[in-house]
Amino acid sequence: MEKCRIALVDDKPYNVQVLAEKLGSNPAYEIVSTTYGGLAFLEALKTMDQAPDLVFMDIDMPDLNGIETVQRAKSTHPDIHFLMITVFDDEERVFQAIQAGASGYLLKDESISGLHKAVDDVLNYGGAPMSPSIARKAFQYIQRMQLAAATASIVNESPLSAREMDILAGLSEGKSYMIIAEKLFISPHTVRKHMTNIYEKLHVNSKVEAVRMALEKKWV
Amino acid sequence: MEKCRIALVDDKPYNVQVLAEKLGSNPAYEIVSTTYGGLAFLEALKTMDQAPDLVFMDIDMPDLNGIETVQRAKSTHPDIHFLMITVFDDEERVFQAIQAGASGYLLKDESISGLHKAVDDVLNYGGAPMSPSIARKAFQYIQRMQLAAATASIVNESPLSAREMDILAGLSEGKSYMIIAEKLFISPHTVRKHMTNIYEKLHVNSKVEAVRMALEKKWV
DNA sequence: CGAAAAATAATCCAAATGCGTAATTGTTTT
DNA sequence: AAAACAATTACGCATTTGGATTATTTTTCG
Repeated sequence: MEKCRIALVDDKPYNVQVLAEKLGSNPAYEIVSTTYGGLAFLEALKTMDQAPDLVFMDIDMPDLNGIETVQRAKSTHPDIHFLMITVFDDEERVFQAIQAGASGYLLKDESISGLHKAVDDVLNYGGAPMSPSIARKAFQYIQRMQLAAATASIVNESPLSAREMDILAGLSEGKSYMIIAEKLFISPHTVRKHMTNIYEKLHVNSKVEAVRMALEKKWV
Repeated sequence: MEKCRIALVDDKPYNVQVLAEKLGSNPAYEIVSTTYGGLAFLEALKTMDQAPDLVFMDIDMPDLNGIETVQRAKSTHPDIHFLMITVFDDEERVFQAIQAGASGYLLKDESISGLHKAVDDVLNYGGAPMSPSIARKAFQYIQRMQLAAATASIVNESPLSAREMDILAGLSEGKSYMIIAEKLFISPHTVRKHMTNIYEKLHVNSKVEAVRMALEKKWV
């Protein structure tokens, strides 16, 4: 099998060296590029005749941080896999990196076998290797998201009657009283009275406010 | 150090046995309970004098599936860690399990060392072990979520002028033309003219529709 | 500078809306 | 069964809004 072409990006030469040594133990890897900053990597990428399969990308770099670097590189080379390397498991940046298109997120103290497994994971199993604390954050993030999606719709019950909800539903679609009346087979006068009651119950006094509340509380 | 108390739940005795053998090789683990169904596990949990630290929980079980079992068990024993075990990496259930409170999600063919690492991950590193394909899904899910949150605000720039946005902002607070005119120190006639232009640009023809669009596209 | 775009202002008319009042029906409480 | 209450229905009146049109002033930009 073809050797796995790997690039290393870190502003500190020492880190690059450490990483290179950790990876060097595996003959299946070939380190095809080492650059010392985001911009330098993007430049190197242009002149390379064959792009790397996988890039270890430091996040904290002075010229162009790893997340933006990945973002830009992904736009021209969507097939390259990026494994982010960082000392901080700072929540915000973890998710920024994921959004930028990172394939995995590892902490700097990852073991040799951990690194090898990560590479294998990405290239051969389509996985998304994460250090434990990162995986934890991902889980929590997903829990939060699902909770947030569920909360809004369950908690806010409307104080309106079923008939009033019919009217409000029509309203929020931009229908006029006349149209709503026709749909519901009642007089437009009745629709207007319902509106009055709706205003009273919702403590508002215009269509716009009523519809706005309905939308915000996801009644429609 | 105390031995790690592990429980196994799977409706198929064979699977329990396989798992027990895989885990048995590590003297740090003590299998304190094996049950063959969700209900059986919940029952066993009640009578246990000391709850397990970690439970390997099968998802597909006839009486009570693993996800619901975790949900119930978590409500009374929030400190127990659950590692879901399944043959399918079915997207929906992965996220249901996370929501239910699972600490990790592994596929049934996980290796011995993978299992040991997962246990270690959960108990000692606060991690969330996932099989590669699961981690991948988690990453993708997060990307989708963030995309959904970002899309509306970035992509949909309003076609309205700054002044028109002023008007629309007033509108969406439920103000009348007269009030908006006063706030902006212009004639109500002007406000109405702006409204006409806004309707034209947004392809709507009522306050409600305009405000609804503004809210949905997060212009206000 | 000069043309184009945006903001301002006004008028008339028809339609839609908000507000007060009130009758009818159905349900719950006493 | 009577009383109390909420929900639904309905009408009239004054105000607000939407549509069409015209025109002046400011801003923006080539």
